[in-house]
Order: sequence, then structure tokens, then C-alpha cells
Amino acid sequence: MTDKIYNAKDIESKWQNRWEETHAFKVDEKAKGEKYYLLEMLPYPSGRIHMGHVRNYTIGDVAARYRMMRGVKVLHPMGWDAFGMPAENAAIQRKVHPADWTYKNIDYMRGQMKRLGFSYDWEREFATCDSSYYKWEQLIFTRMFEKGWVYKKTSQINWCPSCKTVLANEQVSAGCCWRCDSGVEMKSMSQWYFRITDYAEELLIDIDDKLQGWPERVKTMQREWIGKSHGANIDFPIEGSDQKIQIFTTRPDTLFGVTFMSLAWEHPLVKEFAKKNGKEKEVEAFIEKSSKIDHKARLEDTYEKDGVFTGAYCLNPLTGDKVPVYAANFVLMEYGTGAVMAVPGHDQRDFEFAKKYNLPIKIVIQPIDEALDPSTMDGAWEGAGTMINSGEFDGLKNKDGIKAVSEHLKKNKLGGSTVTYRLKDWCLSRQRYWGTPIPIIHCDKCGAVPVPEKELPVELPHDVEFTGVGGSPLSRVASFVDTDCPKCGSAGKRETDTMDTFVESSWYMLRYACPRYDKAPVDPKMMKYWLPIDQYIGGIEHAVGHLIYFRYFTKVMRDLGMHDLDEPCKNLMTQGMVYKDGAKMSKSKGNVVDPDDMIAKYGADTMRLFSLFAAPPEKDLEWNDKGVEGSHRFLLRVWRLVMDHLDIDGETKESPEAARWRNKTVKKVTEDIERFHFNTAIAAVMEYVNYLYGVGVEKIDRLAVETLVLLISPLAPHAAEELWEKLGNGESILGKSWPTFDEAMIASDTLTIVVQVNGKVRERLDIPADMSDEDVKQSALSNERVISFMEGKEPRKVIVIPKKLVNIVL
RNA sequence: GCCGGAGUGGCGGAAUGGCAGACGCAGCAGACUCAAAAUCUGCCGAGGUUUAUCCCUUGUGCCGGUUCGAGUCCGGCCUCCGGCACCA
Repeated sequence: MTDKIYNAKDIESKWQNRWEETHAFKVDEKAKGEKYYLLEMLPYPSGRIHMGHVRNYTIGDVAARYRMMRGVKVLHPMGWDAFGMPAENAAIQRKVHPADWTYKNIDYMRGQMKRLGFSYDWEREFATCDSSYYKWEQLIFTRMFEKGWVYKKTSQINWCPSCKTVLANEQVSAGCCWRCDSGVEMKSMSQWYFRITDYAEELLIDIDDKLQGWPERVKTMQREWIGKSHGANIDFPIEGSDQKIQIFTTRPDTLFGVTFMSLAWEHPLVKEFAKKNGKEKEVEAFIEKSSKIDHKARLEDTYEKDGVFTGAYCLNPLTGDKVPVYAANFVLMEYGTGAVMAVPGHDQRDFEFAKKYNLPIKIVIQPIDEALDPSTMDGAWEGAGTMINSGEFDGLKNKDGIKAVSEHLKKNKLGGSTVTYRLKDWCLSRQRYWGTPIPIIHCDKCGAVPVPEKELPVELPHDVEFTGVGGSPLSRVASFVDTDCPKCGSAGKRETDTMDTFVESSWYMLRYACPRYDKAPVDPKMMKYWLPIDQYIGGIEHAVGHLIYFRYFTKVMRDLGMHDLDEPCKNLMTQGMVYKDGAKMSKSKGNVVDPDDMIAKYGADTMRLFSLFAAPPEKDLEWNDKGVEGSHRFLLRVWRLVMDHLDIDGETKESPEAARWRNKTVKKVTEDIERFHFNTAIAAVMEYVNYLYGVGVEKIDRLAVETLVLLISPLAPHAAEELWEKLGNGESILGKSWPTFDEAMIASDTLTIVVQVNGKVRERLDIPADMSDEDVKQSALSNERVISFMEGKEPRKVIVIPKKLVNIVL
């Protein structure tokens, strides 16, 4: 009987077709039941699905199918994060148009996903490179522009020489480009920025208030990335001028210990001072040298710390002391005010700098049990202590001094408490073709003018030459560039940079609530219905990039009046990476396992089972070909067991033991799926199968077999559907409800109690479940083996844990 | 340097403070077979003692502590992984 053989290929395509024909995963807001929005991070359509995708999407699929079986309305969409560099590189190298390359990849990968049996509502699919999608992104941009939430400025920026485009801070990892790993250079360029720093405080506060369902690890990373620090701004008057230098410090208590001032080389006052004081030559040389320190060298600390005297002096606002102003290469223009008051007695960097340039060291914080002497110190004292040499503040604990000095400054209009964030504005422009065009027209008279809504989308022109050199490809397309100013009608030029692709993924989760809505980016009604995301699943690598951006965009769109949601996602799960032979799968290492090969060899269900069983979702997974075979073997075991029982009638002849096993297994699998412990859920089903084989073929009833099939259906949906049908059930298993369990039936008549003597297990007693604790204690104490281990001693204490254990302490 | 997370058999991994190693992989032995594969059964941390399938000791990175009882809680280290890092 060929029918008895498990033929994954035929079964899987049969059910995939069936699901498609019946629109099995189409979700209808009008149907009954509670809603659940399950989203996995979109893939980039690189050409083929890889094992990381398989794992990510299988985890999501189990969660989705399980809830569907519980009668929950699950919104489970899929689409494509489709703009990006690889498409453009393909165009440069192989003369394929990025659009053709991308849509072809999408078609192939959609097919792969269907062959994996994922329960997506394909009717909601979109690609972010569809102009019907990015049109709305352009609208959001213009609205932000009108509010002043996006702006253009010239500054030092990360530049990837290989990708030939600028990068956001979040796209630089260890000084290298996130995409191609080239060393990132610093360049001064005029770029577009989102004013994300305006939201720094809300992004920070909401981590604690609204992200209870997020992993602590991700939340910590976001807090650090935002990097709030409390301190004070202090104005230092410049000698012989009305100007002031404003500095930021977290240690206003050390203000009396300032002996010099350090400015970043880019600080506007540096050149001014040099000119005024005839120091241009030295300062220019210093700027030239400092500007060459790239991101990587800064991180690795491979450059020498140095500085140059600018010739200027400023005055300590409290003491009136005259202090020299230096430019120093370790001061960052992007943090605080780009200027630092130097306190060598109490800051290690300033200490080293002072030693190198022979600057005075002044002690203003005295530790409790040690007298500091500037002439013998070999490092700064950065710890706590009592303020000295600080005028009216002498004697204060320095912790109190921070507040006291700040208040004093404020009262005298010399500065005051402030907070600073490490988070910087998001540089969004890219000098590439394959991205959303920035909808701005530059006009000589009107400046930067947003494209009016009725003219959106600004579509990417198709006929473009891809050379890989010479700036934005769009800048060479005259028919795109030349246009009229929407405001005054005179000749204008279109912006030719495109948006960072992280912009598309910053709001797609909202669009899925209403993917075809044509009046605005989102339909507030549908948004209110589906959002926030109940469960989001993706890689940990997006902890500070995408996962901050999509929170930011949600808040921006809220403040533009498009909806009223504060946070896009309630629960986040970050899955581990897939490894093989101890290394991340990659073509260059030659350790890639292709999902297509696995489907051809074992079928999708086997691959799904293995990727769920081999490790808990949040941990890294080591691919193991033998393990895959083990998962396949398990599926065959289930298949055979069910096939041997197709004809059993519905009469229940379930023994108490069989009932216990069934209820226990349902309970365990249900609870484990709820908490994403799929590996132990599968282990529980395996145990159940082992039990059923153990009791013998003739003793198994229909209830057991059907329960088994239902339990595996979120995990191995194709095999489950086929077995369900073969068992004579007409409708799809999808319409069938998840099995329930009865706690009372899990309880057994007898229990095994562990008896310990001095904490060591010495005996196991089988007792009736309803035996009293006192009786349990007595039967333990009268047990022969137990007595022999008591060595004739009287127990000092006997601990009885009901239904579990007796510990006799001698 | 700072902040997280982890460390359990040959391997992946299980264990609300209560029998450490579920389940699987690999391995070993056996059954079936002419044989092999598949399948099924048993064993499978280390050491010792018996070799009856009994039993004992020891064992969850290291050192202490709390507890009748610690893989689990607390303190101090070590190692690995991740994040941040001249942030004033």
C-alpha cells in the first residue's frame, strides 16, 4: 500500500494548494473572536531564503497556527523590505535593472515560503519598493518637513568608501560598515536628518513604562544607546571678548578645579581663536591631523592623544581664574557642546593631558582617608569626597555639591542643570538609486520645497545608468532632476538622494493593518483595531537600529495626527542565529545549508521540526544533519502510528493511565507553545508517542490518535492535515480546535515519594495519592532501607513536602 | 574599563529551591535478516564494588554562604559570548 508511505513532497504541495484555494489564512476583521497581530521582521529579497529566515518564520508560524486553532483572529502578514544596495550592485555588475532583479527575487522567495507552509495572509503582501507604498512614506516625510522635524545640515558624517554612501550611526559597527564591513571614514557633507533627538526622552521613558514584554537585553541596549546623562551647562567668558564658551559637564562640583579648557577640533571657536592670536599654522596642522582620525581608530584607541594651544584664555565664572583654551583631539563635537572644562585633578583624561603639556593640577575633592598631592599623584581622583578649595562650597560632600553648584550657576545666570543624550539625529539621505526618492525640490528663490501631496509619489525613473561612481545616480537623469518649483513656478531641481532603507521598515507594521488604504499612510480605524503588534519576532541585531526607528516613527506619525498609538509592539522575541560547524552560515565559509535542498530531501515539516527542536528560540542553533534525520524519523513514527489506527472507532476505552498521559501531554504542549518553548513541547509529544508505542497497538483509541495529530499540527502542519483527513475527518484541521486538558485527570491514584536521609535520596515509596502527611512520614520512618541508613539515630527533624518528598534529618 | 547573558554527559539540550541529565543525536549490545538498510529492544556522566539487572561514592566553571535540602538563591572569583566605551 503506497498510501501508507509518508511522501512529504506530495502531501505538502497538496495542502499548500488547498490552503491557497480556500484562503485559509485570510483574516477578516468582522469575524468573531479576539484579535492577535503576529509579525516577523521582513526579509530583504536577496534571492533565496536562508536558514535564519526558516527559523524566524517557523517560530512565528507555530505561534500563529496555535492561536488560529484556539479561534483567535490572527493577522499574520508577510512582505518585502525591498529597497537596498544589493539590487543596485547587481545592476552595476550584471546590467540587470534593480527593479527587475528585486521583483524576480521576491517571486522566487515567495514560492519558497509557500513551500514551507507558512500561514501568511498573502492578500496583504506588499514590497516597500512599490510606489503605492513609498508614496505614503514620502507624504510622511513632507509632513515632517513642514513641522521642522526633518532638516538638512552639514557635518562630519560616516562615509562608506565601498558602498559610496553615508551611513547612520546605527549602521556603523566597530568602526565598520554594517553591510560590507569596510572601514568607515569621516567626511563633511550636507545631509538630511530626522530630529529623533527630540524624542529621546519619550523613547527612554517608554522603555520602562510600555515595553514590559520586551527582553531585558534589548531594553538595556536601547537605554545605553540613548545614553541620557545628567549634568550642567556652564558658560565660560572669553578674555577680551563678549563671547562665551559653553561647556557640558556631569561634574559641576569640580568647577573650582578647572585649569584649562578643551575644545573639539571642529568647534567654530578654534579657528577664530587661532586667527586672533596668530596661531593659525599650529592649529591648522592640528585640525588636519585630527580630522584624519577615523571611526575605527577612535574605537581602537590607536591614535595619540594630543592638542594645541589656541592662544585664547577664558575665565572661570566662579573664581575669575584665567585658563588657557586648547583644542584637543579626544573631545567630540557631537556630544554635549563640543567643549569640555578640564579638571586634571579629577578626570583621568584631563590628568594625562595636563601632564603632557605641563598644565597645573588643582585638587578640589578630598577623599575621606587620603590626602591628595598633585605633585605625587599618578592618576586623577574620580571618586567621592569632600569639596575643598571651592570657596563657599568647601566642606560639602561632592554629591551635594553637584546640585549646589548647579543651583548657584542658575541663580547667577552662568549656566545650570541640563541633560545630554548620546543619541544623535538620524541621517537619512543616501547617495544611491534604489531607495525612496526624497520628495523635495530645490528652488533658488524658495529654498527646499516639499513636493505637494497631489504630486506624490515622486517615482524612481526607470532609465538610469548604473556605473557605481560619481554620486547619486539620480543626479545624472536630467528628466528627473529638472522640474518646476511647486511654490513659485520657476525652475527647480529635485533632490537626488534617496532615503535610508530603514525608513521603510519603520512604519510597515502599521501599514499591514490596511495595506490597500488609499487616503493616507494608515487607516486610523484599522490601526486601532490591529495595533499594537501582539508578538514581534526577529533577530537581535536590530536591537538599536530598526527597533528604535520603528518606535520613533510610530510616535512621529502619532504626533502628525495619523493615529494615536504610542508604541508599535507589546511583545518582542529575538531569536538566535543559525550556525554550522561552529560558525555563522555563510557562502564564504562554505557551510550553508540550503532550505530548498532540505525540502527536497525530507520535506518542509521535517525542517520545521528540526529548527524548533534543536534549541530554544532565543538561543543560537547549531545545524546538525544527523539531527535533521532524527526529526524526520520522529515524523515517520507518528505517521506509522496513525496509519495503523485509521479504522478505530470513536468508542473511548481509555484507561486512567492513558487519560493521564493524554491530558498531561496536552497541558505540557499547550503551556510550552504559549511560552515559546517549542523544543520541550516537541519532546513532550515524543514522549507521548513513545508511550503509545509502548502500550501496544490494540490498546490505543481514537481520542489518543486524534489528539496526537492535533498537537503536532502547528509544528508539522502538512503531515497533520493529511493524517487528519485520512482519519476520516472532512474539514481541514485548521477549523478544528486545539485540544483541551482536564487537570483532574492528570492526577494519579498513587504517587512516588522520595525519601531522603540527611538530604540524600535513599528510597522511593509508592503511596496512595490521598495519604496524609503524617502517614507518609510514618511509612518513611518505618521503611527498612531508610532505617538502615539512619544508623540507629533518632531523627532531629522530619520534613514532609506533600506529594513529593520526605527528608529525615539526623 | 562599564553593563548584560551564559557556563550541566561525547554533542544539542531538560529540570515552580525537592529523584540532575527529560527528549533527541552520536555510540555500544541484542532482536529481525542469508546479508545490509530500515525497524524494534536494552545500555549509555565519572569512580568503586559486585558482575544479578544489587549497591556505594562523587558529579551542573571555581571558592565560600543561606537552607532540612542549591544546577536553581546570596557574596567573591574564572572563562566565553553580546552590547557600550576618551560621552566630559
